[in-house]
Amino acid sequence: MTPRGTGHRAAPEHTHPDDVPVLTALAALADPVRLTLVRELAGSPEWTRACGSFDVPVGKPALSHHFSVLRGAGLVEQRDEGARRVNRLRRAEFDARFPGLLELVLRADPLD
Amino acid sequence: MTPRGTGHRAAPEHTHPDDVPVLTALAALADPVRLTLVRELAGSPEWTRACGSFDVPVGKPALSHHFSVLRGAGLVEQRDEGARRVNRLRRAEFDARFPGLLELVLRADPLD
DNA sequence: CCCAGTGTTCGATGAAAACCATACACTCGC
DNA sequence: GCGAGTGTATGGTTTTCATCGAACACTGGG
Repeated sequence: MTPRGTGHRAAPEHTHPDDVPVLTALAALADPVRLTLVRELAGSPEWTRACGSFDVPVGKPALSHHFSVLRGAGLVEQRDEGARRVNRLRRAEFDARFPGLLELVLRADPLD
Repeated sequence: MTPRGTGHRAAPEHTHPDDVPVLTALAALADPVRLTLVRELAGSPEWTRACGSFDVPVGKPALSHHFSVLRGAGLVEQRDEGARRVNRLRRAEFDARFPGLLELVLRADPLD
C-alpha cells in the first residue's frame, strides 16, 4: 500500500479582509519582502504573476511562507492554473476594510 | 574620584515623521502594546500622560523601550516635566507624512 | 512513462525582538 | 539629605520569525 496523493492540489486557504485584525494587516505589510511582493503585484494585471516570478532575494520555501502570510492578511488571492499558482492583489476588498492603507504603502516613498 | 551624574537628564532623541521610512512606521504600529499606547495617547489631551500612566501588561524597562520605538517612528514626542516624562501624539505631523494611517489605527476595530 | 518546472511541507538554524530583574540617575517633598 | 517616585541602561533569557535544505506532491510536455 504505497501512500498516494489526492490527484489534485489543495486549494489555498484565503481570509477575507473583513475578517482581518488591524494588527495582522500591519504585521503583514511590515516586512521588506512582502512589501515588495505587494508592490510588484500592484504593478501587474491580475492573475498574470506566478509566485516564482517575483524578484525577491529569498528561496522557494520562504517565498511560499510569505504568500501564506499575505493570504492570511486578506491582501492576496491565489488560484491554480496548471502547474503554476497565479496571484491577484485584493485592492478593492482590502481598501474597503482598511481605507487608504494600500494606497499609502504603494506610494513611491522618498525614503526607500 | 566617584563618578557623578551630569546634573540633568538627557533630552530624548526624536525623529521627525518626514524622516521615517514606511516600514519603520508599520513595524512600530504592528505591536499590541505600542498600539495600545498610541490609542490611549490619542484619547488624552497633549502633555497630560506620563510614561508610567498607561495600562499595559509590561514592566518599566519594556515600556521605556516601546516609547523609544514610538519616538523613532515619529509617532510620539516627549518632554521632561520634573521627575516625569510626559507624552504627546504627533497627530498632524505623522498624518502629513502617512495620510490616513493614524486614523485607520485609531478607529474602533470590530475585531480587536 | 519519465523528467523538468512549480510550489508546499517539514525540521532545523540563526537573527531579531520582547521581556525581566537589577542597578543606576534624576526630581521632588519632607 | 533621605526616601519615595519615575524613567533609563545593562545583561541575560525567552519567544518569535525569517530563512534554508531536503523531501514531497502535482502539472505538463516529450
